[in-house]
Amino acid sequence: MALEHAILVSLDERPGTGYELARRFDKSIGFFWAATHQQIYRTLKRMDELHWVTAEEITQDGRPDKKVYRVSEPGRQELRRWLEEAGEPATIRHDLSVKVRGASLGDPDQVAAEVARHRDQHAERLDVFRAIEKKDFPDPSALHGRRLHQYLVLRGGIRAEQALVEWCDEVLEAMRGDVRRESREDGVR
Amino acid sequence: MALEHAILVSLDERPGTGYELARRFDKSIGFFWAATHQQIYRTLKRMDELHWVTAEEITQDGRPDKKVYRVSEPGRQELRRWLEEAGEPATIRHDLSVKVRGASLGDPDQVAAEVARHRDQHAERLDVFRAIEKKDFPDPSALHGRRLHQYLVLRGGIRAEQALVEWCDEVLEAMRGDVRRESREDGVR
DNA sequence: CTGTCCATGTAATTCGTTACATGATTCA
DNA sequence: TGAATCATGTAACGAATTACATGGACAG
Repeated sequence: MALEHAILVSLDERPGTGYELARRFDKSIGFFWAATHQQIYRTLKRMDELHWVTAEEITQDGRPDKKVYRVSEPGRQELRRWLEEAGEPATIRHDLSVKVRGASLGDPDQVAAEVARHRDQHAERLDVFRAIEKKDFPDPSALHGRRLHQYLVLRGGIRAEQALVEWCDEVLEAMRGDVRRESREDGVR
Repeated sequence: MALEHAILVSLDERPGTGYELARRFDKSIGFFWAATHQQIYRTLKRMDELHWVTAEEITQDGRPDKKVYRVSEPGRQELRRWLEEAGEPATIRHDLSVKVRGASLGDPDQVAAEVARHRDQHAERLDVFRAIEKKDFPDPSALHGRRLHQYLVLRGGIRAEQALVEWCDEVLEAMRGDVRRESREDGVR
């Protein structure tokens, strides 16, 4: 499990509260690791017990008290250990592929519509990523260290979304062709 | 959750035992949906209770008895319902990206080595997929219906693995460049 | 005679999801 | 006046992971 490690990486970049982390997991980090606020709170609690992070309680008035977490030395050690550990390739669970593969058991046009929906969502994401790339990393060749690594992860997101958009387009075209062929055969019969 | 739907699709293509399904999830279907035999047995049991599948018990001697499952009408209905339902884009959990993003907190060279390992695994998978493509789908333009849909899912696997290999290469090149730059700066200091 | 294949499962634990709850503040 | 933001959490449930267990057949 890498949620704790994703949190360690994020907290090392900048200490923060569970709430703040949850919002980071809605954007930047969330582009390659999904997590809800409940998962994050639960995990932070456990990490605190393991002394991987320290919590500084800050009483506020006008708004709820908060706990600012920072990575501690044992946490940094754990991260280093994990970074060098060999991991398995990510397990894939791709609903849309299941739907495409099962399309002929239902209405293929409906499945195609679903593919089109996903295509648009991925295209939107791709635009977002490309906008971030342009704005935050205008000169990639000058990057190094942490900034370079952030950029490379973003590049991964761009490549992944692009591949998905292209695949959806391939599927849509092929399925449209299949419908045309079928109706032509109907006409011949 | 789509495990039950992946099972329905697979059982519709060919009835089989839990054990057999587990092996299909190690190959073809497993290329886009991962599942272990425990997950499959548990899910099959539940699906049987819901009458989505029927189980035919076959006593054997010399080897354990087995249950051959087939999709029943309510199961086919459920599949049709699910196929037309709008789903969310898959949630991503990509360990390797977390490692790349955190590389500067450990030894970047070690992380690069891990990226190289993954690159090779993805390249191997890509070769497997391409071999299947050549062997099972020599003339894609002639495909239609179920065979077309199987082919399209395979195409998705090919595109995904290709994108991953290319990304790993980009990461490796950039990280090598970064090391060179750092050591040059060391020399200047 | 060791290991892999067939075939099924239980048990324990962790992880992920969804819903519910609180309560002041700020902005439209 | 109502919605969103900040900030934390509990509770319940469902899903996934990992380990353990059985036992004959057959190949190297």
